[in-house]
Amino acid sequence: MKVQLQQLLEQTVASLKQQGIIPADAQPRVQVDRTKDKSHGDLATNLAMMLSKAAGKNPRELAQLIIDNLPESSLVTKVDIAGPGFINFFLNPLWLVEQVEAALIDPRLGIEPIADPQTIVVDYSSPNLAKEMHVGHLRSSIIGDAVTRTLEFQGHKLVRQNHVGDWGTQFGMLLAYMEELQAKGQEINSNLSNLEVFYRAAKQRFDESEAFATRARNLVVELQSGDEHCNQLWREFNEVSLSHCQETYDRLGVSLTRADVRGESAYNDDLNQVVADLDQAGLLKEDQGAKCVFLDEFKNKDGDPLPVIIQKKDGGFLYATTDLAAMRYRQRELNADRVLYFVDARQGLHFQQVFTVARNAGFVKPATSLEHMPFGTVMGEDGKPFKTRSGTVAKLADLLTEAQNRAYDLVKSKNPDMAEQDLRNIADVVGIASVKYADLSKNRTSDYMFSFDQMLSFEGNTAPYLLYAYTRVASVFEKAEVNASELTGSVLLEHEKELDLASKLVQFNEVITSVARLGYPHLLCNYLYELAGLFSSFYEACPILKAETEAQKQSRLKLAWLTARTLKQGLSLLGINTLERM
RNA sequence: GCGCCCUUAGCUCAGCCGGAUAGAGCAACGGCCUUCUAAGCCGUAGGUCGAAGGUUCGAAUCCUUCAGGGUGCGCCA
Repeated sequence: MKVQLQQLLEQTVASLKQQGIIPADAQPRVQVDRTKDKSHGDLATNLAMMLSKAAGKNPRELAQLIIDNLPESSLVTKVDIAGPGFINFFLNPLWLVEQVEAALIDPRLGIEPIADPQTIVVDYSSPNLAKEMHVGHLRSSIIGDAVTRTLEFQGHKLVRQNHVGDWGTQFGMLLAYMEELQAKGQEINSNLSNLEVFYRAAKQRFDESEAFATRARNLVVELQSGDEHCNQLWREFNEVSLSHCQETYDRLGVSLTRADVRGESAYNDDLNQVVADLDQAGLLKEDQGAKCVFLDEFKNKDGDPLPVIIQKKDGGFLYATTDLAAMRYRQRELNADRVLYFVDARQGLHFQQVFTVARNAGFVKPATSLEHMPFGTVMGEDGKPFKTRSGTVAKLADLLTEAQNRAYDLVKSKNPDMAEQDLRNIADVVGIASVKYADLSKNRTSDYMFSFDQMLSFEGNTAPYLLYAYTRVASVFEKAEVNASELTGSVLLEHEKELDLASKLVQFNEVITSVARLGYPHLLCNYLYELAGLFSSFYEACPILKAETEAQKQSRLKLAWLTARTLKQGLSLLGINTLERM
């Protein structure tokens, strides 16, 4: 509804320009805000105050002219001038009814597919295969996934890229340890079942034995030079580690698959070409034996231009090189219009640098948008980066199990007589949803405090609150013994709570647009929480099955139904499943 | 030293391309289950928006300075 009003005001501005009331070169950003106070109507604009100076009129006088020139529309019933020159708009309930009815009969809830779809490459999750996924991977995986799903729903073409860390020096250590186990006749697969343990054991051998360490370093060289034995071990290791990741994705409801994996190693063959291209472009300089690109935009400690090291003096490559190769690939092969990186905020400088290099080298077209979507660190309750009591980083799988167990206890206490299987299913969904929602509902860019108790409190602004609202609708329909498709009559917005609910329902598309543009899933969380809240109030204040008239009952069932579908769709964009019962 | 980010209620967080009395949740206190699931609803209380200047009709929001915290800055990723 904001958008519609904005369009009306744009027309008004054009008309006022024609009449010479405001200068033709004025380019006001037409801003429409939702009001906080009902006495100010539903929507307001400050347009008159913005333009008053340019028009040489006092704001209230100009406001009147704006109102006089506003095109006819069924959107609003009343327009007022208030305070210093605000224009307040009162929404026409009949217009709301139309919107609600239209959304009800549309599988996409009234949200049109986007007119100009883009190819959007999303780089997210990207764990290091040397270790098991831990809490640190949670944010990238689920925030990236939520934004990906939202963009996909809008109608864009999404290419997921799981840029896993499957290359680098630490693999020498791991391969050496695999060799050692093999020599002892041990089953490697079972040893790899717990990657954390495996990694620590390999590290220990590396630290305690010089011979082992030497072997590890040699294996890195052999691996990079394409030695078949080495590559065999390496593939075996990655296979196991990737299947661990996939288990976690499936459990978490992250939409990544094996087909989306394109790890660092996939760019090995491109690295020399990247160096050659940079050299060709005249960007490369040798410094202290390393090949670097110096960027005047960035300074180091001494105020000198900051280098991006492309190739080490020993000939090895660094992650900047791989990232550049990936950008080149994403432009040339994937034809990206937009590339999003859901990566820790601490890598901000790195991305600023490689984005700049990639542009200077022509790896990406000027029109292609490269966007680092940073997120903050997950902190423990002591305010330091999250660790377990033993000081190690918490395994993601253990975290999820803990969440599901806590949810199970709660579900059981609420439903003592429920069948075990059902309890388990509900608890699993609630547990996962809680963990995801706790993260998604916070502003991506800030660090946040990880707390089991808050994440799994199941009260207030949490996933269970939203799921609960959804099950209430499901329950009503079960009791009513009607199908949504059988509902008759038109929506009636008589009660204040009905109006509020309808008004919120109609705002769904605005939120999706914002999430898609900015990559902030918490905006959708906020919206869904407000929607569920308004529904809960409506549910208390407006009896559905015991409504006063049949027409009222039908209307309320429709409102409830659209609420449920909006919640389900919204949660689905967040990668969260709903339940019919809990 | 330089860059980026942060500082809002006791706690955890929204709000930040300026807008009308600063919002939630938790915790606290008081109501509401013979009526559609109380994982809920209704209400009370709680804030010099880190500090000081500035721009503006109007600043939590923009600019400057300062304080405190975080994070990053050449051969790890």
